[in-house]
Amino acid sequence: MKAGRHRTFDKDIALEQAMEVFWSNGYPGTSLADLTNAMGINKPSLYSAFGNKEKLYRSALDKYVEKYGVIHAKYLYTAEQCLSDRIRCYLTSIAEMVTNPKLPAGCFVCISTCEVGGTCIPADALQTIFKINELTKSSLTEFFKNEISAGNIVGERSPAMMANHILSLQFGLSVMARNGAKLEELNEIIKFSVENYSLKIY
Amino acid sequence: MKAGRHRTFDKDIALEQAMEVFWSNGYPGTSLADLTNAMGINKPSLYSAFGNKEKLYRSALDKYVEKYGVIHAKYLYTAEQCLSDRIRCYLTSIAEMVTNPKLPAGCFVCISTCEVGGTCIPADALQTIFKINELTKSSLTEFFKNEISAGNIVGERSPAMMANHILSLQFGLSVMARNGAKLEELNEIIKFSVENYSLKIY
DNA sequence: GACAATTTATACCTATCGGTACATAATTGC
DNA sequence: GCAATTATGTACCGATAGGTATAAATTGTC
Repeated sequence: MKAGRHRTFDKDIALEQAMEVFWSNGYPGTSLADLTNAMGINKPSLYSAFGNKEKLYRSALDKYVEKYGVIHAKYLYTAEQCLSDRIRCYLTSIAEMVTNPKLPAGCFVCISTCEVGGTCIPADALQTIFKINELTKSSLTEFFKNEISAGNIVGERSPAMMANHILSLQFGLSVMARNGAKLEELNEIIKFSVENYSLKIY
Repeated sequence: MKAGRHRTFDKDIALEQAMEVFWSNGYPGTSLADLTNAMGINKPSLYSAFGNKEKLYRSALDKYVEKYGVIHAKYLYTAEQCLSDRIRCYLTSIAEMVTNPKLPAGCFVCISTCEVGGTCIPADALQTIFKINELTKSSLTEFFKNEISAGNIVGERSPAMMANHILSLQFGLSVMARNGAKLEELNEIIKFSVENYSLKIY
């Protein structure tokens, strides 16, 4: 065991609480007082455990990806379902999350992406956000490459284009949720949108 | 003519400059110093002309709708084009705007909508944002009702669902632009997305 | 139990936040 | 030209921003 006084809070739980505050309010909209209140700790504890506001934000983004970002991809790889059904389940899983009343509305990464325009987000945090979106796009591109190889896609459609299409859909669903859209509405949008991925051979 | 010293700045130009600052940085990310610097005026002038930060923000949103929001709808009503072409032109017009290098990336309303989750946006401004999105949705719904009446849509598709679909697409394109997507990429997404609106009778 | 190491709580730091008081400058109607 | 009116510039207000110094409290090691 390490010498010295022990931490009286759970670092991982505190990080999740910080994540939800940033998720609700965005980076410039969140103050240290907001964070320490939600985390139940005081500022020196926050700084010793997480560095500073920006590093905490980046840790929160990473935590989000780990806890709420990577859990949807499995639906893309479900055996014994056609492509459009798998994409529909993937997007529905996202739709359920962004409308989950127990969580802030929308997607944290999408909200962060909307904040990259100005001068409020530090450079390192910008890189974190772009990196996450690049990762999502590249894994979707890889997915579609495999689907083309498997012969599940008709016509001349590039994997990168379809990856952009899905990413764009995710963002759209997220903002719709932020605007108060219900899960049923999002599911209707999804159902309509994935028609493009149904195999149509005439 | 009104008595007293005359305003030395153009109120409408100043409002547009404020609009671009809010558009870039968001509401909590924009300070009064940011605004007065961009507008080339000092705080008392700002307050006497626009009320306060929140009222200026709402005026900026209204200005945005007037200058960059309503200009796309005409493409939906172009005669002698099929439905999918008209929707494609409508969305392309939006895509060109959100990637216009002379303007902040993305759509101001979309960015504002992403900020509604927390406690940073005053209540009246929230209402302004929701109202704008409601208006967009209701006019799209009306549009699709007419298209159904005109027999341009096959199958059982509700106007509200399709309106949500288009709104969701707009939001998605906006966030993609904020993430650095190029116009060509957005046009590919659009082309793919509007396939659903092509008349398919077999 | 003394000591070194670590966390906690309080108090404080400077800078900036949104907003305003006040004096000065400019313009009109009379 | 003078009074009334309006806009401008400076300087300031209390509150809060992100961040830290310091001392008390708690722990393992010797």
